Parts: sequence; C-alpha cells; structure tokens
Amino acid sequence: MTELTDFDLHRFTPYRLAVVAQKTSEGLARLYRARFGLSIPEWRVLAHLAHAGDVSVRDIEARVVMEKSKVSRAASRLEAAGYIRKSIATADRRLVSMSLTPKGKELMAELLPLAEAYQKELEARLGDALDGFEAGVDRLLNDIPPS
Amino acid sequence: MTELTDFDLHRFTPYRLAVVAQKTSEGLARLYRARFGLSIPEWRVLAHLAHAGDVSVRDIEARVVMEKSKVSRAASRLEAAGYIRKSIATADRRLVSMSLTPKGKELMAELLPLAEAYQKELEARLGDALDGFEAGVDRLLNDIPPS
DNA sequence: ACATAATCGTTGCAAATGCAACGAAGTCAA
DNA sequence: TTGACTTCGTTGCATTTGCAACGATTATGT
Repeated sequence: MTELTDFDLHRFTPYRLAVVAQKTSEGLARLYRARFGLSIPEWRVLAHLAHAGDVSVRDIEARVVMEKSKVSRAASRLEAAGYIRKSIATADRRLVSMSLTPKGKELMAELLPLAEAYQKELEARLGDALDGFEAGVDRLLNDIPPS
Repeated sequence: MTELTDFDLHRFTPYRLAVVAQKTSEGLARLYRARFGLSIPEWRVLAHLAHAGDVSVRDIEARVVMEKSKVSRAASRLEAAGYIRKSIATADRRLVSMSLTPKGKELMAELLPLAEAYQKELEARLGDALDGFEAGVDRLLNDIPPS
C-alpha cells in the first residue's frame, strides 16, 4: 500500500510548471511593469499585435490563450493609453480590428529588445538542457488534456 | 534593424511556460474540482500536509510558493470542510499547526492515486524528452530571477 | 424572405487575488 | 523588567479574474 507521505509536490510536474512559469513571468514583468506600467495581459496583446498586425479579439483569444473578457479589458486599457487603435472590421461588423498606433510601435521597439535579452538569459541558464527542455514543452503544448 | 514582426510570442519561453502550466493545471483540476470541490490552493495545502504532516502557514508559504494570505484562506476553507485541523503550536504560540483530519486523510487516499496517474500520463506524453525536460525545469527553478 | 441559431465583443457580478496594515506573540538588548 | 523590534497569521480593501448574460451582427435552413 502507498503511504500518503510518498507523494511529493516538488516532483509533481503540474506544480513544478506552475512555479517555474510564475518565476519567469515575474522576471519578465520587471522589465515592463515599473517602466511602462503594463500588465501581463496587456503585454501579451501588444506582443501579438506587433507580430501579427491587424487582429480581432477572437484571434488573440485563440492564439494567445486568454479569456476574451481579459483580452477585451486589456485592449480597452491599451486604447485609453494610446498604444492601440480599435475599429470595427468592414467585412464582418461583429469583429473588432485592433492595431498598434505609432506610439504603440515606439513602445514595442523599446520593449521587444528587452524581451529578447531576457529570452537569451533564460537560454543561457538552461545551457545544454535547452533543446531537451523546449522539446518537452512542445510535446506538452501539442496534446495535453485527456479531455 | 530588427522588425517588430520578428518577435514571436510562441517561441518565447515565459509565455510557453505560462500556457503549458495552465494546461497541466487545468487537466489536474478536473480530477478534483468537480468530484471534491477543491481549488488549486486547497489542493496544494492538502498535498503538502499529506507529505509533511504538521506544518505552519509559514512553512507552506515558503515550500509551496503561495502568498500567506492565500494559504490562510485556503486553510480556513479546508478546516470548515472538515479536512484539516488548525491549532496553536505550543512551542511558539504565533504559529498555527495544521494537520489532516481522518476525513482529510481519506480524501487524500482517494485523490493522490489520481494525481500519480496524471503524472504518469504526462510522463508518457513527454516520452524520451522527459529527462531533458525535467532537467531544464530544475535549472530554471534553481536560479531564475536576476533579482 | 424569414425565423432560428451561432458568433463576436462587452459588461455585471460574485469570487479570488495581492498587498498593506494590524494584533498577538516572541526576541533581543540594556 | 522594560521597551523597541521582528515574526506569524488574519483581515480590509481595491483590483483582477472568470463566467454568464446580453445586444449586435452574421450564418443557416426551409
């Protein structure tokens, strides 16, 4: 029979991932929270807009794994701050088309190099474990939940 | 010069970790949310208590990476539900000593095998990437934030 | 064409969260 | 012993979050 004490949370992958995700996110957040006053949801929206150009809330929800209400509120704050523009799509008027303003592009031109540097730093810490690690993440991303 | 569009969130480790952590946590949560009505903070407290026996809020905060207010509230709910007992430590009366009740032990006896099975399932999905993956997680856990 | 159903984005609301402040208990030094 | 300082756990409060419901728009089927 297995004892209750046998189970160690620190060897439990979901827990380990939660901790490591929180740590890396906090490290990243330092890059833009104090300096630019951005939250994580706002950062994600901006990053996706910089990469993909005009996009709807629905697109971001799908590609960035965030609840649509979260996307919507982040987008409203970003619009109020002047970083993005929201407009109704002509083709399908249910969709909101979002894009970076010039001010938003300036912001990202300053922010993205910091993000790249942080990525490089993480890769350095991973060292020769990098490839195996990323391969594992890919496998988990591709087909996790047994539904 | 680097273009804004060069940056891809999907190759950005903090983002990848956030997504994979969320996915695995959700998969796990299905095991106990519907069935036992437990939240993630409650699960963590229970898991640590099962493993370590009598523990204070402070201990859990440190070992399980949760804000003490979060631990405190999770513990209150668990006590109200009859899964744990809280008492004032005799040695240092500032400390709250928490432990599983018999009912809590029964719960964990039922729950931990499900968690183990989920762990096995994740390991199967990782396949031969398992070792490299866990090694990478260890490196990130040991020394991430440049503070 | 018309009624029904589905999709998009926002918003209301209750619950969860982080942070600071607090009282209680303990430590330390003079 | 006394008083200043630290630590522990809880709680108040403002913010964030998830979920459901909604109006508006588009798609589908007959």
